[in-house]
Amino acid sequence: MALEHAILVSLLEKPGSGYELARRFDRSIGYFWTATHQQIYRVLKRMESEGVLDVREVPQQGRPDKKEYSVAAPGRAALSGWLHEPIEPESLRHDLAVKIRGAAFDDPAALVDEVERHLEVHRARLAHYLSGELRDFTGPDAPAPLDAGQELQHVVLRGGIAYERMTVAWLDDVLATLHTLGRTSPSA
Amino acid sequence: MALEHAILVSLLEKPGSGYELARRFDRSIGYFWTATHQQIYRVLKRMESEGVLDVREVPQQGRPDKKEYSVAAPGRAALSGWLHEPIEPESLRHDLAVKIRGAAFDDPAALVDEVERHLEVHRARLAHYLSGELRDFTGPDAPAPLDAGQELQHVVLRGGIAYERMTVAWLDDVLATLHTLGRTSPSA
DNA sequence: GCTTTCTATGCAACTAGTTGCATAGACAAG
DNA sequence: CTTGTCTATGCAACTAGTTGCATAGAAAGC
Repeated sequence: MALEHAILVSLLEKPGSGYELARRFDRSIGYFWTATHQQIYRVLKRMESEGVLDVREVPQQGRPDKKEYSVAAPGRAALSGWLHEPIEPESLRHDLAVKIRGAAFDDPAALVDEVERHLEVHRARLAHYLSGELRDFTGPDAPAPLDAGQELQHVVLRGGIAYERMTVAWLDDVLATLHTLGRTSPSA
Repeated sequence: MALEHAILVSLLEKPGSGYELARRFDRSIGYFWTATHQQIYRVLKRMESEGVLDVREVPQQGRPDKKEYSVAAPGRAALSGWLHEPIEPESLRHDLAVKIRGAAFDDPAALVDEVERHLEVHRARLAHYLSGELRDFTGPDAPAPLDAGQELQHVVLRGGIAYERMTVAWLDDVLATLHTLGRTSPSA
């Protein structure tokens, strides 16, 4: 299960509670692996019972206490094992592409709003990634020589940026195609 | 469930058996939605019992008989309904990116083989998509004026091509980064 | 005749992920 | 002093997807 490994990586980068992990999965590591808080809590509990994580009750002032998880030695070993074993190149699950092909059997023009909405989301994500890159890696406030971990985080972020740029360009292409179809064959 | 909708689209494009669908999910529609034959058979059975699909026993010579599924009127309506309701922009599930970030806590150089393997797979997919594009849409044997359905299939394929090109370029970037790290910090 | 390959369909058990709901401490606004 | 928001954790029920196995017809190769 890749969620386990994503949690191990995130906790190695910085120990934290289920709640904090859930928020990291809304940004940072969540850009390429999503999870809800319920899933995270359930998996944390299992990982702790398996001995790959340590827990520590942390009293807080001004907010409820939390359980801070960190990676135990067997967890590090498990991650290392996973890193050395080959994985399948990922395959896409892209609903919008299914919709676009499905539009041939309905009204293609009805998809315009939907595509425009997705376009806005991807433009926003791109802007968000670019500002993060400037802040953490390429801007004047970024650490001068990046260490290995930062270089790796940066190359992953560059992947996210490339993905969003590509998606924005493609959705523009989709919109142009829909408009052309609307002009030549006004299927009612 | 998007698998249902992918099946509806595929069966509208051309009726077929579970086995045939499973093979389409290895190419064509499978480029942006994956499914195993078990999942397909199970969902087909449910969709038929719900009345969204029709079945027809088709005797064949030279091979076992098959059940050919096609979309019934309620299935068309269900697809149309789905096309008109907004969906969430997809989020990625990218194991390799998790691995790359995890490499900071292990030996980054150990990932080189893995990344090269993925690179080969994506180069091959790109070549495959490009030859498909030439055959079906842009080559001399392609239908001269494309109809709406073909234009939509083509724009989806262009998305696949853009995705694979982007991925190949990014994996090159990852490799270069791993090599730089190997030179500057030979972590044992 | 035996094995392999391709077509064709399916069950059972499991793992992963989603949705809806519930609880509770602490603070801020009205 | 109630309502809303943010932090924090969790259960129960469900849906989706994977893995392993099983069966069987028909052709091809040996």
